[in-house]
Amino acid sequence: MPGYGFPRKLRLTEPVQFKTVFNRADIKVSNRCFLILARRNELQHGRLGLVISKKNLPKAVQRNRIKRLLRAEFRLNQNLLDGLDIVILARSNMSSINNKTIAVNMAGLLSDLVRKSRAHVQSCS
RNA sequence: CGAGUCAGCCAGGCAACCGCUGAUACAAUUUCGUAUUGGAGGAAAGUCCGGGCUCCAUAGGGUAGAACGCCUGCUAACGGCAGGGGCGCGUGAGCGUACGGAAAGUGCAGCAGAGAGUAGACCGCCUCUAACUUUUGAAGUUAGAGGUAAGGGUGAAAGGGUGUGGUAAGAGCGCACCGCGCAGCUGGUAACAGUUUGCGGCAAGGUAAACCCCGUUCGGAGCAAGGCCAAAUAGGGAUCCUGAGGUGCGACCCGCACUGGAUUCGGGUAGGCUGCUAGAGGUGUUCGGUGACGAAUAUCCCAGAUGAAUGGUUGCUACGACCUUUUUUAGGGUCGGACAGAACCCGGCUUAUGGCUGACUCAAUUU
RNA sequence: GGCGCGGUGGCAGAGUGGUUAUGCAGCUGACUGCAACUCAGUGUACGCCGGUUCGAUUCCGACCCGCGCCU
Repeated sequence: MPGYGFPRKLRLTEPVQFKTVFNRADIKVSNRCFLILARRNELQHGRLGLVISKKNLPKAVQRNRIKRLLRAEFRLNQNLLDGLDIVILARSNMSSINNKTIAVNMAGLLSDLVRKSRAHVQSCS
């Protein structure tokens, strides 16, 4: 698995894919900024989907900013996340939080996620 | 230095690393690689107007409805813009202005007030009559009959203003001046302005962002328009309505086009391509015009995503604010950079918002 | 992205150019031994900013919210 790229095959692009993750989310991690749902897929790589609602972040600039930051975090940590379909949901009142805090938050959440997924794999096997 | 008015400009820069995406080329093959190159705004926003484009008939006629409304121009078009006029606001630079018609008709004006629309008599003023009081004449009080719009008071609004004559008291009732209306003349393309001209003699109150009248404009829907391909399925069953019918042109009638239509039962798909970015395009120069704008010419190609790209981290540096050093036209440190993200494309308007520059006005002070 | 509808007390819900009804809820009093029911009284509203008008919740314009429809 090379590098830190983020091509289209690493994204969830269809409603069916989102639905499977929502209906059978094996792993859940959250803090007061985000909620992460994840589930194992049959692929060699992870896939990312983002749910940033207009209700929680009314302005398009804010939504785009959050999405870019989340994609960057996924991109840089994707080697740890292979074989997982991940959906990240944003919670409200994110507009005042700056980029650095979000990065720190996400790093913590992703490490939690990795730990839980390993535990899940072991319990399954 | 302070308070303001108007106009214009910018939306920090460079580099490194990690990424996204369009186009082109080369490799390749099943969607991945390499190289080059492009990649948000002044408001991309609100969707308030106007157009292009697409379909409905090549968008036709009439009615209804809607919008607009000083004049002249600009424009593809506009409810926009430019120049000019009237009115209003401001000491001023300047700003605002839905600004046609109330002499075609209908309506409305609560409360207050005498009266609210072919005006009106509550108080007041005046005359006359009767009674009473005082009395030389005559005056006063009360009651009644009239006259009167000068004064008071009500109201958002009370049917010209000042003076003078006149009168019982008054009154455009007459006159002078001012104001007003109509006509003429002069200037101006026009709106309109001026007038030592003539006439009228004070009506024709307000409200048209009330109905309305006059003039001008407007067919409807919207790129989720529309077109193509693929996949799936049934060319299915039942009931009803009819041929002077039904459907479409999404208010109605005409007119035009098409030819069965509607309801229901059971079942299925909603994936891709295109539309899609070369345009009333940008930039520069010259010419015409007070200006909006137009013409000519040269040059450039300058976003095209679709769970939705245009970013993240770091360093240097410019700018601003604050703190500090005292080697003071300098050095060091900290913090900050607004509003906001294209979704078919343009022209405007409105709203949000950080800063810079220039011109001008007012006030105070200095020279 | 486009198109359309609405905003009136704590809640529902009429209305119109001239002091905004009504019901439920709340509070006070009466009735009761105490409550309920009932009766009487009471307070709180036209989303925000401008304009037209003597006067605007209503008419006009801009803004802010909320809701619906079209793939």
